[in-house]
This record gives sequence, structure tokens and C-alpha cells, in this order.
Amino acid sequence: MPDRPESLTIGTFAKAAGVNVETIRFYQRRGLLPQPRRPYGTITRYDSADVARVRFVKAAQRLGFSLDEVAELLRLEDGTHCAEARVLAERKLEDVRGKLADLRRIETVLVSTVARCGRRRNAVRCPLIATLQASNLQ
Amino acid sequence: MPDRPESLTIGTFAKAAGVNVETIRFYQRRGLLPQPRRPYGTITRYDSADVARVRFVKAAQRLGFSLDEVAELLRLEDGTHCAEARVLAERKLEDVRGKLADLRRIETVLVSTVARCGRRRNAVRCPLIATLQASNLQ
DNA sequence: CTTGGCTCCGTACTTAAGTACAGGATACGC
DNA sequence: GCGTATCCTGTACTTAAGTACGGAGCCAAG
Ligand SMILES: [Zn+2]
Ligand SMILES: [Zn+2]
Ligand SMILES: [Zn+2]
Ligand SMILES: [Zn+2]
Repeated sequence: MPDRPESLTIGTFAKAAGVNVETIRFYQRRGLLPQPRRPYGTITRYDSADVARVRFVKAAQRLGFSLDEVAELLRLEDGTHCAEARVLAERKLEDVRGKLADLRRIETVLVSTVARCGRRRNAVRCPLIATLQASNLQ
Repeated sequence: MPDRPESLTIGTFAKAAGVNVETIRFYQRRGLLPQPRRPYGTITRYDSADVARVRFVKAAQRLGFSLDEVAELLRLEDGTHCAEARVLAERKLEDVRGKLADLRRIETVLVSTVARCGRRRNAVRCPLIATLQASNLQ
């Protein structure tokens, strides 16, 4: 990472991290990034460590961690709390598997619902709508 | 459905539909249920058709339709627009399959991440955290 | 040394799907 | 005919993850 240290204004920082400025400020308010402690009347500078931190947040988000959960992960950032980090990841894996099960069930119902639709033998009404109205869906 | 017609107050209606009163009013504001056109100073009564309508909303929601989408489905409620209903359902099925693919990818990454965690050979740091920091996750 | 573009900070708005509540009217049981 | 349960209406709050904006302040180029 050839990066001049302490050289980024918030705008270039945001661009480098692939988010926009408002998101940076939002993360500062949320404690995901340190508050900009400026001696008042100065412009804060950021470096590649800050960029890495935002990338960390985004990577964890892509795995389904909420910002609160990411904050927890960041507290373990020094990497000396393997057990705690593992618990968080395993819990998230359970979440993901739960959602997968829900979606598979929904997929099945939708497939059969679509199949019934358009296949109306001698019915006047759309069987898809009728099915929803009958509410015989789990 | 042995149900005295036009007999339900909003409270019993809500109970019968399995939602609470505020939700009924919310649906009225959102146009999912008709506005209570009362001759002023009277209490609106509801019947089993209203209950069925709320159940329809809930059934569609369980399949992942948003309230806006449910409103669209309700516009097709007479069942004479089979093609339109089918398009909506097929679009939703695509949504669901997209989400499934995302979650399967996330599951894979989480499984390997958890596996790396705790299995730190001669590293000082937790490999799970290190992985997130490296941001080498799709 | 001015001008235009960033930056800073605080506040308010956004979406979705409700939930909560205040203040007043009405209906029902006894 | 009184108490209270229920209703009606409107407004504001909730969560999550931002987005938008307004008024200053700072800074660098010309
Ligand atoms: Zn620890
Ligand atoms: Zn049509
Ligand atoms: Zn159909
Ligand atoms: Zn670990």
C-alpha cells in the first residue's frame, strides 16, 4: 500500500474507502471511527489505517453483520480475543442458515403458486390470488 | 366460516385477523383497507371479508411481498388479471432466488472464516479478524 | 486577497412497517 | 346515568443505515 501517511482529507478518504463523506461522519458519530479531535479550526487528516478500518466495516457488513455487531468485532480488533470473535461469527452463521431455511420454504411456495397461476382449468378466477386469499400458506 | 356479518368492532376485528388495532389503522392509511367512512359519531363495523383481506396481506407478506406489492396484488383481487398476478409472483421468485444465492455465498465465507478462527498455528492474531481486515472477501 | 470549493457541525429527512400515545367522543354493562 | 372500555383522529416515535442540507469556517489557486 504505497500511501503517503496522514495525507487524506475527509473527501479523498471517503473516495479511497468507497463510501461517501456523510457515511464517514455517520461512522464517527456511531463510534465505528474515532471522533475527529481537532484543535478547533483545523481540518482533520486521515491515513490508510482509517481506510482499512472502513473496509473492515464494509467486509463485515457484506457477511450480514449489523453496524452494532461490527463495532463489537472492532473491539476485538487487536486479534487477541479469538474465542469471542469465533462466537460472534458462529452466531452470525446460525442467523444466515435460519434465513436460508426461510427463503427455501418461500421459494417452494412461490414456485407452486406460480405453477397454479395460468393453469386455471375451468375456474374463472386466478388460482394464485385465490391461494393467497385462502391463506392456506404456512 | 360461521361469522355474523357486519358485527366486528375494530378491536375484535384486529384480534380475529391476528394483528393489533394500530396495524388496522395503519393499513387504512396505507390504502390496504378502505378508509372507515362513518357518518360521524358512529363506530365502524367490520366483517369477515375484512378479516380475509388482512389475512391476504399477511399471507403475501410471508412470501416476501412488501406492502406496496401487496397493494398491487389487491388491485388484482377480483382474480381476472391472471397474467399480471403471475408477473408479480415470478418477479418475487427471482428476488427470493437472488437472496438465496447471496446467503449461500455468505454462508460459505462464514464457514471458512470460523474454521480459520481458533486454528491459529503460529500466528499471534485471530485469523478471523485478520481475514476481515485483509478485506479479501468478495 | 478574493473566490470557489472543501470541510465542519448540527439537525432533519429517508424507507418500511409498524408502535405508542394524547385528547376527546361514544357505547355498553350494570 | 355513571364508569370505563372502546373508538376515533392525529401526531410522534421506533430501528437501521444512511442521506441531505444549511450556515460557517478554512484553505489554496489565481
Ligand atoms: Zn477477550
Ligand atoms: Zn388486467
Ligand atoms: Zn393466475
Ligand atoms: Zn480467531
